[in-house]
Amino acid sequence: MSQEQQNEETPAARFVERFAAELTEAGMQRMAARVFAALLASDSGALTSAELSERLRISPAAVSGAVRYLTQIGLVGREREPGSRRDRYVVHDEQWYETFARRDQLLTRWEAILRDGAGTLGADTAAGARVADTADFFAFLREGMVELLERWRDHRAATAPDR
Amino acid sequence: MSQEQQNEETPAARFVERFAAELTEAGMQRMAARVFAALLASDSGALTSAELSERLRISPAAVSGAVRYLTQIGLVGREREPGSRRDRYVVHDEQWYETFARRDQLLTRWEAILRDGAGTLGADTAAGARVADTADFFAFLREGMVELLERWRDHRAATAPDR
DNA sequence: CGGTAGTTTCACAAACTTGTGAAGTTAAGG
DNA sequence: CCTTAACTTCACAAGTTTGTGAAACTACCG
Repeated sequence: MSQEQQNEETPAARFVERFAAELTEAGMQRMAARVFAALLASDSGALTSAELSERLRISPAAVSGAVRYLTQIGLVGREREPGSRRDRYVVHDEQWYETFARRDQLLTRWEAILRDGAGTLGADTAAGARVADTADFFAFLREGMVELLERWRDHRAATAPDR
Repeated sequence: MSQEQQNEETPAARFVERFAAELTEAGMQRMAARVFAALLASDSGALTSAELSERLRISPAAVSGAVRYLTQIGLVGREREPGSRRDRYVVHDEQWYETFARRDQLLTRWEAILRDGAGTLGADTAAGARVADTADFFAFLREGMVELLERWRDHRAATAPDR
């Protein structure tokens, strides 16, 4: 039963497509999203290029591009099985949590732009005040996110110490 | 030369473009982002279609499309000044906080898809467990976000009771 | 070493997106 | 009611993105 063939629409394949569609809508490149979802839904959490190509019905070129992106952002690792010429792509589901939640870089940038804008608009103007408020909000949000992530790490460590 | 009405980049205009570019990169339609940023940086927090068209150098059609989107997601309101034929578009900066932070709908949807996927993959499989874990993470994140927003509202209420 | 399985790069065509001008619609003001 | 200012809709051209086939590259294996 370790035969994971999905020529027809298996439930697993449907899940992969559904979740990938969400990721895509949220801004991830389409092929990257599909590859990521496929890895997430695979039993070993790792697949070769050929397997991905077959399951997702895409060219090796598309797999290559998707994997390049995913490894760059740290969601996926590349491994080579000794004695084989094939790479295996492995989902890093721990870092995935971090990567996704760690949008603080984005928030930080926004905050900086807004602070700067508030300055040039003038603290005494309504526009300046409005923009400064918005900056405050993002600062608050960023701090909260960082704290939240920390809580997740603790929670996770308590629940499953060695994953 | 003389035709060019303030083609100069005023600091305000620069802020508008910078912030709009960020919003765009984060996934908002370009024109919507520019319109929103322009409203945010305007003194009254409201502009007419003509003003937007002129400041952003875009066609009325583009303004129309952007505003339709922004009103749909609740970031902007439409008002008609009595005795005028012009609409005024008003930034809802309070709701904007909410709208932006309230990604819980997104998170909820993801969570649902992941739970469902975990079910079909089977709780006894490695893939099922991995996907269930991911669902847990999003559940945690969503709860945290909701709480965080609540804290912001309290904080805001304490700081500026009457906005 | 040479053959070859596997991966990457590249140019390009197809598909999608975006902003526009112009025609169409609505309603205020005479 | 008719005129006209203001907004919206629509078809389309320009621009961008995406995935592919094919060629180029890499490094295992005999």
